[in-house]
Amino acid sequence: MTSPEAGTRGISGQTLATGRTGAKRAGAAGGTLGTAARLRVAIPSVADRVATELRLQLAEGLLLPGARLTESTISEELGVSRNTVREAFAELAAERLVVRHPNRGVFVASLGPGDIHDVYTVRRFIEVSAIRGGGSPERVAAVRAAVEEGRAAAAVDDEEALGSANQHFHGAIVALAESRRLNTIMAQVLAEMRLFFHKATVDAHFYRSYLDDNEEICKALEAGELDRAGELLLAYLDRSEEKQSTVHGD
Amino acid sequence: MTSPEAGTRGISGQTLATGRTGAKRAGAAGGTLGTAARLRVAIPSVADRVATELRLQLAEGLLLPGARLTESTISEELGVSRNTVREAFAELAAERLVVRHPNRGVFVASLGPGDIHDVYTVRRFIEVSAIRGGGSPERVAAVRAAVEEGRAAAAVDDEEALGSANQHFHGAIVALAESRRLNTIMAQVLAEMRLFFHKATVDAHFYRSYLDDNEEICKALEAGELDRAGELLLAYLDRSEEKQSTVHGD
DNA sequence: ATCGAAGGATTGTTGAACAATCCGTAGATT
DNA sequence: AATCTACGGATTGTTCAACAATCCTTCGAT
Repeated sequence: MTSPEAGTRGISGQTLATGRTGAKRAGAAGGTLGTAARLRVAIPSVADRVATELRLQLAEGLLLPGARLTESTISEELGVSRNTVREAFAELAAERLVVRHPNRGVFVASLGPGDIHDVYTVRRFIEVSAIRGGGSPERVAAVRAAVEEGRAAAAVDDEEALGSANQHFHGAIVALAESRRLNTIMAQVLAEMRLFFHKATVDAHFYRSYLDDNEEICKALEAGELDRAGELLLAYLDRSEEKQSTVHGD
Repeated sequence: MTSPEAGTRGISGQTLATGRTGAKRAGAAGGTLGTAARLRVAIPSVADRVATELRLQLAEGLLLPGARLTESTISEELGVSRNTVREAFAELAAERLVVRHPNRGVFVASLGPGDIHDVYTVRRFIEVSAIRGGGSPERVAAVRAAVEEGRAAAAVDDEEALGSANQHFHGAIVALAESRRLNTIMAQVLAEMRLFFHKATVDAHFYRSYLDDNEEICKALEAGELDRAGELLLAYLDRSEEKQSTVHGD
């Protein structure tokens, strides 16, 4: 409470606080905006930004599964009130990224063996259905782009980028369906997966192997051989699940 | 605003407040619970209970799409603080049941034509995949039970129960997959659908017609003709979407 | 070594406060 | 009349301070 900038975990250093607090700033209501159309892009609330910040830290592996998130700590580090942090927690909990243990605190979600299988079940359902439905040329091109992105990452031996590219690939497959809800669901599932990716990185060997898988799946998609693409994808998911299960879980 | 029990919307009348407020109750820390195993079922927080209450009112059609949810009103009606209501809102917003308009308030979500299509897209992906994967005899029995539930409702001309039974039927289909996440996703999607069911009830004629559809789908499932069950289900979903689109939508 | 009480830390929840923003309305302008 | 605009009330967004309940750790007693 003495010096605000003393963050112990790796926060940007800057505070997230707005200028709307309880007793600062002399009022100076200025320009009217005229009768223009309603603002289309609203600035997100502080709670949303806290949630986003945490989501980022989760994705980056700065916050590992099982880690405890103390309200007061985050509140101080980000320069926001505890209540606001709580609102952000409610968001993240709804996304399964954190877990609430009543009266004990919130913790970064950690996936057990059952969860890994569950996540892959969701992916099998959604991704395979999506690819079998095909998509517009633009969407297919996006899948192709993700394949190339992976290649490029492999060329410079960037593990991190390789993982991202793979996620983009699978995200692009779901995006074929042009469904806002499915995209959201997939984004959440991928976020969950990133969580345990950071616990133990799968060996580079395996990462390379699915570059070829992706290429083949993409080729089938481009050729309009949707059923075959679906089967290839399904086989990949099964293999991937097995790999992840043996690396993590018991 | 004068008398607390004067709820204008149909709340239960009872308050949701706990006994943990700011300045009541003389401390009397009593019995120790021994070194028993950690409590397995924790009582949900007030925020969760507010969210549940609102979810219920949403499902019952007490709160129609587009309706505004004022923080202070709900806060008073339920006897909880505004901050707690806000936490509940964060939960519901993450579930898409309400929408936040920054600085304007939260409103009951209302699905436009695009949303209806989107919801059905999700259902087609998940339900069809689920039924094509089959399930344990118990799970199949649950599907059968939902069919009979619908029949019973039709026998006594209970529209409301008929709708519920149909939702149970489709929920049971997804449950075949034994996936916690898919069940949650499906539950959320069904909750979204309940939202606009209350806007305009589809004619009873149509409701009856899908009793037979369900029966046929269930029979195919029981017979292990999974592909056929999938096709029947898909056809049903397409028809249902078209029906809903013409009734609602533009 | 085990048990249980004492203490400190943290969560859960409240109430009050206030800036910013929105919205309806009434008065001023063209 | 049709606006534009300034004013004011209502509501949201956010903070702060307070405190009961609960959890966790430590420490002393049996």
